[in-house]
Amino acid sequence: MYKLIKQEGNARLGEFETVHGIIHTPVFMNVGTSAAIKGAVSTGDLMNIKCQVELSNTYHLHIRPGDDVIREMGGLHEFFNWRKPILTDSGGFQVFSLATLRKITEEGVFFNSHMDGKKIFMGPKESMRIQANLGSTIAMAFDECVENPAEYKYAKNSSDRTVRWLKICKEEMNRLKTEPNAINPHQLLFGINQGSTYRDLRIDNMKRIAELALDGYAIGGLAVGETADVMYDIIETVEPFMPKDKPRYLMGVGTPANILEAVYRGVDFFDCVMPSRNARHGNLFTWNGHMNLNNNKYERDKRPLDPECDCPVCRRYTRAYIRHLFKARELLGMRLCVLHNLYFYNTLMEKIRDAILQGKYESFYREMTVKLSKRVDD
RNA sequence: GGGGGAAUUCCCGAGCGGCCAAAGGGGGCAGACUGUAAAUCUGUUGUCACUGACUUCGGUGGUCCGAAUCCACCUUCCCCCA
Repeated sequence: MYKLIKQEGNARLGEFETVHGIIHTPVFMNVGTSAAIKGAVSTGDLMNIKCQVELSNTYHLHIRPGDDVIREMGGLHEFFNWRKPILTDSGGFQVFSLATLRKITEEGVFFNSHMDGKKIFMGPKESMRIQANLGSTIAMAFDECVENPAEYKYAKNSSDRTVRWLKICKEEMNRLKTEPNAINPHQLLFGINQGSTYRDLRIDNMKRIAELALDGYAIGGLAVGETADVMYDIIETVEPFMPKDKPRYLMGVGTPANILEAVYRGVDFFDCVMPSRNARHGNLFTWNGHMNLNNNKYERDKRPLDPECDCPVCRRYTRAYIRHLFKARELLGMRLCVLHNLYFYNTLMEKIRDAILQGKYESFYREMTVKLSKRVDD
């Protein structure tokens, strides 16, 4: 399934074959939690901005419209009109982000729906059942994402429980996808490494989940309160214990620099709300650094968002115009910026792949990390 | 012509004797955002030598220890009656 094409240091260029097509890695997955990229971006748009994989969320789709509805509509690909790979997150992150509305037990988590407060139970079995109904290309294991900093004892208990849950996830997914009426009989399952910022917990956890021979492995529970240096350290700590023949996914990360650093340390898959959310707030990524389009200095700026970008937005519109759209609260402003930022991220990944292919990743990443971390200097 | 009401910091608007440089919106300016409860949230928005001082609430002149708040006149606007 995962084919390593070229490696430079720990940076890997690869291809991951799925029933919905080949994913060229390193890849950035474009986040559309509720089966929609926020900012009025259609799946047709995604085709024009180099999106390879779309990511949706189990918890959100379970609550609305209901995974039974999506199953009846033929699965998420049909429902959403996206034939390429989709990864569904398990709802585990919501255990963390909706912390004030939940209670964790050995069997799973009781949530209060953020929609109407209704009590919902989700555990590994429930998450797998929902994801099987969605029929995503890749399902994620149901885990608990612990906020950093965390007490050692809590992190250990949580990590151990996540391993127990993972075994249930695997059994349940194997059962569900081989049922005769399965939406996606080839559905893949990725396990998730946890253990907070404790190296021994991370390694122990990784060794145990690696034995389960899953289709891919994610590092979860990072970029949730710790510094970037700690995050890089954890990746370096865990990487040697991750199977070489399986894709590695760093969940929820991150900034362009975070991605460059993580690829350098052997990560293949990424996702983050940052490009879309920041775009909706007028913050743009460019090849000359990031910028806040709302700033007064762009009021009469005739340049495109990024003069070095050839996305559909930068080919047609000026900064002054799109800034005006933001000030006038016109939805088009958000839409254009989301398209640009996702195009930027998808192009960044393309450049990363190209650099590894040419054996120039080391210098590429060092230069880009510095360049993309600063603010645009006009 | 007669009677009544109103003028507040960029805008709307609260305040009706000291706790007022003046609530709350809006707008402006800036910041944040990392498996999306986020078209959201936060800060700031008279001046300066900024834990203090100075100037400001249509204008002028008063009352008072003290006035955006009370009084007189003036200016402008709104409403009602003729």
